[in-house]
Amino acid sequence: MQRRATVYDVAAQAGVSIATVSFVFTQPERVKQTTRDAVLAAAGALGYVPSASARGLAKGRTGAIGLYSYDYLLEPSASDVPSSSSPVAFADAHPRLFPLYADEVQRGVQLECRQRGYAVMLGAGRTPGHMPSVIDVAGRVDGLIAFAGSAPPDAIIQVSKRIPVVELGGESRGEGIRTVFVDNRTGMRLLTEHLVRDHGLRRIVYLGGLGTPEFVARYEGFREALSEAGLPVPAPVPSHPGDDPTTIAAVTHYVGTRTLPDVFVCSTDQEALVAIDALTAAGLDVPADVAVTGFDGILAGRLSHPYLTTVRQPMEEIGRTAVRILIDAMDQPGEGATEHDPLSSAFVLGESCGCRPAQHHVG
Amino acid sequence: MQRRATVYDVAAQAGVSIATVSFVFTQPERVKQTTRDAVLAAAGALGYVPSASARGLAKGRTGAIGLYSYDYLLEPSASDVPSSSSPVAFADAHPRLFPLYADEVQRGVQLECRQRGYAVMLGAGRTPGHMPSVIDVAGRVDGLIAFAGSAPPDAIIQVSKRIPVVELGGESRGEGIRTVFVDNRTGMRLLTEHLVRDHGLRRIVYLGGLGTPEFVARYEGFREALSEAGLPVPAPVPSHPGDDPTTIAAVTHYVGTRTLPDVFVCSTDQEALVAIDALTAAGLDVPADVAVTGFDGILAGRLSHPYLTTVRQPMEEIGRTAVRILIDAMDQPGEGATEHDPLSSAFVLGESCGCRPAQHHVG
DNA sequence: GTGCCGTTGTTATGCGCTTAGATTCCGACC
DNA sequence: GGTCGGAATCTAAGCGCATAACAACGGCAC
Repeated sequence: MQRRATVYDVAAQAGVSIATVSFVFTQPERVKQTTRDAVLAAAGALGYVPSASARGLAKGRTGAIGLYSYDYLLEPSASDVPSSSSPVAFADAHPRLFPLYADEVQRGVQLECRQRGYAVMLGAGRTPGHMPSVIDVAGRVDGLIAFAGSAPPDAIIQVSKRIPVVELGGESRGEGIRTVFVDNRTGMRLLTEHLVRDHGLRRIVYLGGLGTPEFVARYEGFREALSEAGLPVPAPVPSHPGDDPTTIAAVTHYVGTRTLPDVFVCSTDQEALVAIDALTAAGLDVPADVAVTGFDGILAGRLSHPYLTTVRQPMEEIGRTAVRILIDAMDQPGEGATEHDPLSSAFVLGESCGCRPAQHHVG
Repeated sequence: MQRRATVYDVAAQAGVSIATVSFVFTQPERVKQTTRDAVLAAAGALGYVPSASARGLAKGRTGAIGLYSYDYLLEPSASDVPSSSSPVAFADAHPRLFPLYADEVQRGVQLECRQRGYAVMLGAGRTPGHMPSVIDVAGRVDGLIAFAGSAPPDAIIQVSKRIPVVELGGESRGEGIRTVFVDNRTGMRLLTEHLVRDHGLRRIVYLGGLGTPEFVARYEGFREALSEAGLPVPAPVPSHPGDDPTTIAAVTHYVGTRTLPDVFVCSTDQEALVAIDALTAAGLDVPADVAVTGFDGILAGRLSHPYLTTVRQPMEEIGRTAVRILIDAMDQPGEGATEHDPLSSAFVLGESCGCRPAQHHVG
């Protein structure tokens, strides 16, 4: 692996100028057939690979889109990693941990980018030095998609001064920060209505935070359903997806007292699955003793026993939509954020609410 | 969004030279505290985001690692996309299509890269122009991981002249092309032995290709087990993961004739799941009428009915190992490929081989 | 007052590519 | 034979940053 071949090397080898070499790769029709062949032959012989850095610098665009997501979704805690020594163990399978919401959204981003000819850049955490990681990613791309809360708000604003940004789960803040709208409210309202009306549940605990507009909308749907049913609306019990200890503590607090509710309505599937684990570990039966519901519709919910009642978000579509919005914004730098129809979520009946096993769409 | 701020703008604003601005971000200790603060303040005010293109060009390294994978794994065929109008439908959930082998490996790559401070670049297909897509990705990164067969072999060789390459499922070709070794043979041998010894199956069809060394090793394990049992070894019936029509045709060819085998041993889970579908559609019961086994251990196998008997590969670990090998190679350009201990695969007992439902590790 | 040294900044150059504009080539046509 | 015009190619000027080499400055011992 000697020094990397450059346009100069190819040009010399082919007996043309560097401009011609460049044209062969960017505007082939501008170059005569015979010349083109000579250049391509030289390029092949030298193992020439154009430098995207140089190209990006010269053109002012990189042709890549960045995706910045949560840290905790990526690094499983030590306790989740099974010992790989056991021959029966599922080596590195974390059905509870993968794929989660962000993974499925990411997939949508990848698909759409591939279709549109953009490369996808995923951020690396813990950047050495003083530069926050999101800034580092932003420097490499023509547009950035970021999950709300995954990066400091002021960093996002700083980035948005340079390139268009789509923040998932955030609110449209103008200033070049767009968002993808998903109707979380209706899904959670339907789910809550089901619990109240069809199961007659009354003592309800809402588990989850109000950290982003999405989470607020979920609680809002919950509140609506209870209000319309003439029931009191409990304040949310703080919990955070990925922060298992807090979730477990919040749940077990109710165990063994007179205060065990009829149902834990969780703001995410992740929290719901952890809650089910904690309740089961405490000797309770879900849903016989207490029901649990989630939100997101991740695959792990379908693998769980009981099968999780939840609200499914169109995760892949969220990712695809984000890319479309972003590319639109990149193409028309001046334009303000164009609104789009909110994507809809779907109430998914499982068993964890107390319904009987049914013909679930498995496989 | 006016013109993007550069070092020059920041320098002017802070009243220093561009070198000083650069030092603040790359060698902070070389700059006096007060100057540093002034520069950072100016950078923040201007929304300065360093250009990775310029940085990469100047330094000769980009700080990113590329991952190039199959196309067919990413774009589901139209028939797999459920109509999103139905409120009950799982919107965009493709449990049969996601996550597959490549997705889980990708996850390992992401995790390891994040840990080591590298950004991950995913290739976009259909690059406009004459340059194969993999070359485009290669130009953006310091090292490339590619699935064997995902790109033209000569393109891989060309890339390897410029940057280190790890090819997954390929063979170590020297020339800067490394690979990750996984013991596929033993897993397939154990699985085949189980079919022959514990289920007494004799009429066996092996479904799959021999396109890469990995697939050869699988067939080899299959062959070994049969030979040791004194049974004849059938030639593989060609099939390719992702090419469903071929797989379906290969399977249905045996249906309705006297030639229906006892078991279809498939070279991947994907093919096995498709085979099960085809057999079920033909009115047969799996495993009562005919058994089916897979290879890989993807999540979809656990969601299927019957639960798939397979061999699980340490997919996440494969990704992580690939990154480690790659970074080693990038750090010591001269060194040859350092061998590593092969990763082991694990035989996973499911129901599709004819075993009774057991306490599977679900959830 | 002079010479030395460590600290803090600056100047100047080049990384490999794109592209506007200049130049050359070549055949058609007067 | 000379001229013109388009096609083909080249020349040259950056793109934004890192960094080697160098300059300015102050403190300090003599």
